[in-house]
Amino acid sequence: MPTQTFLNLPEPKRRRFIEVAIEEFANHHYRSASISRLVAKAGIAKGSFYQYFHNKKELYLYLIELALREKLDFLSRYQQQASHKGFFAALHSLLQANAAFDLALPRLSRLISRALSGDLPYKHEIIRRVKEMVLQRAQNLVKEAVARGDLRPDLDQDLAAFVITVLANEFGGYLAQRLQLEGHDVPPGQNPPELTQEKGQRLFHQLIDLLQYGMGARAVAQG
Amino acid sequence: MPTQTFLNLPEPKRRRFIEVAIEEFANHHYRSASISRLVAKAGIAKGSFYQYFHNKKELYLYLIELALREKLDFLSRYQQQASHKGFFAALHSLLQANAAFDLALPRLSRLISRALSGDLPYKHEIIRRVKEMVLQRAQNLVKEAVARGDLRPDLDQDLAAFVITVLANEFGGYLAQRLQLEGHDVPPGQNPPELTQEKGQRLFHQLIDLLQYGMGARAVAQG
DNA sequence: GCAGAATATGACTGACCGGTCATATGACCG
DNA sequence: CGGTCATATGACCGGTCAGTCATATTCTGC
Repeated sequence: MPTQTFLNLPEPKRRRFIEVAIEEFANHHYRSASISRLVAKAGIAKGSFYQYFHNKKELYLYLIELALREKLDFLSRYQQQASHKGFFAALHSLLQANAAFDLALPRLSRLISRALSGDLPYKHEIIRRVKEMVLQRAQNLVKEAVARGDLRPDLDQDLAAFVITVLANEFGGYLAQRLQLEGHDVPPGQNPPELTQEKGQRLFHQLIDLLQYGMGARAVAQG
Repeated sequence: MPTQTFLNLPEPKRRRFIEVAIEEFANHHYRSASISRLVAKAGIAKGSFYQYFHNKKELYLYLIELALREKLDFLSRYQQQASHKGFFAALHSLLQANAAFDLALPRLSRLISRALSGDLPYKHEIIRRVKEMVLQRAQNLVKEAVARGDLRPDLDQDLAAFVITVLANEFGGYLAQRLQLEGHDVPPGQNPPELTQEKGQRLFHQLIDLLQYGMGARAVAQG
């Protein structure tokens, strides 16, 4: 979608531009994100920007697509180990992966979540895809688990997938707030150290436990 | 916070203005909501608006406060019957009340949820209040329930309150989407409200059941 | 060194924004 | 009637925006 000129750019310059652009659209909604401010921060002329992208919308959709790809990659790296250890292990991995993404790449995470609640005048397929990225995973997970007998047979599968999706999307923010973390980007390849902390892990297990056995008083007697 | 002039306005005119204003801020984020567009829609002169409110921010905070009061009223009406029937009945009532508000007053709901994910340059106490309105209820509910023995004593109460809050905030949207989708399967002509109500009720009970007993396979044997 | 293509530049345009203000309208009162 | 005060009005201001374009610079192959 960007022009050939943009793709021809020396990589450091291109990288720098993308970084600044992500920051701009992570910190502002589409309408109030400013190309003028962006090019000033990136240190290029306004005219140059319009040699890279035809307009603001094109840049935005490009960034969304980029963030989406990044998130899928990130989640896939987590997904490897799971799935054959049973539903709740896989669920643990799913929740952890999503939270880790939010903590490790908060700008991309914010960019995506802005897109979901978006004002933007054009609703693109990409947005729908983003919206359902986690939902799809959750639905598949639930479906397999019911077939395997890990879950109650009387469970409303769609409802269960909804619950998981919502928690997956929100748990990262909750964790950050509760552990009082600051939103700085983590170099790729490293996990955010906080997730390996005992407190974070305990919360993950608590959440999984809650989902598996419920919060009712009777449940603990059998767990 | 509005001027005396605004309060002196004949009620139909004031009501109409408020309605248009709510619509404007429900459909746009703070920055891209436009006073010019607002006054055009409301059929008043720009100068008149600035006789009613000192500036955009004041109108916005006034609308938030109004929406918040409306929501509290709405939730209170639901709260009456609950609380002495045990935790899960109260939880049912809480979830239902929140969902009902979203469905009954979607513009106010959107206004509030925009405020939560807000870009707005000034973070006011009101915003924090909104943010924690449901959370407070959930926390109190959990605290009482643990003391009463309705909930597992080993439960992380803060985590449980988080789960409830998130579900309360999101379930309305899910319900609307799901009931509407299933409604389309019904042949045109009649859309029996009893059926959708029944379906909605079933989903509420399913959700409560899930929270009480969990989604694990073992849970059903004892439930 | 040179032509021609690719790229960089920032002043400029037209539109819209929040907010102001001089002026107009109308209501109430003597 | 006239005077005073609350209210209504929209042209206007300075600022920012997305997007354009004529011009300047840099790169490429010969």
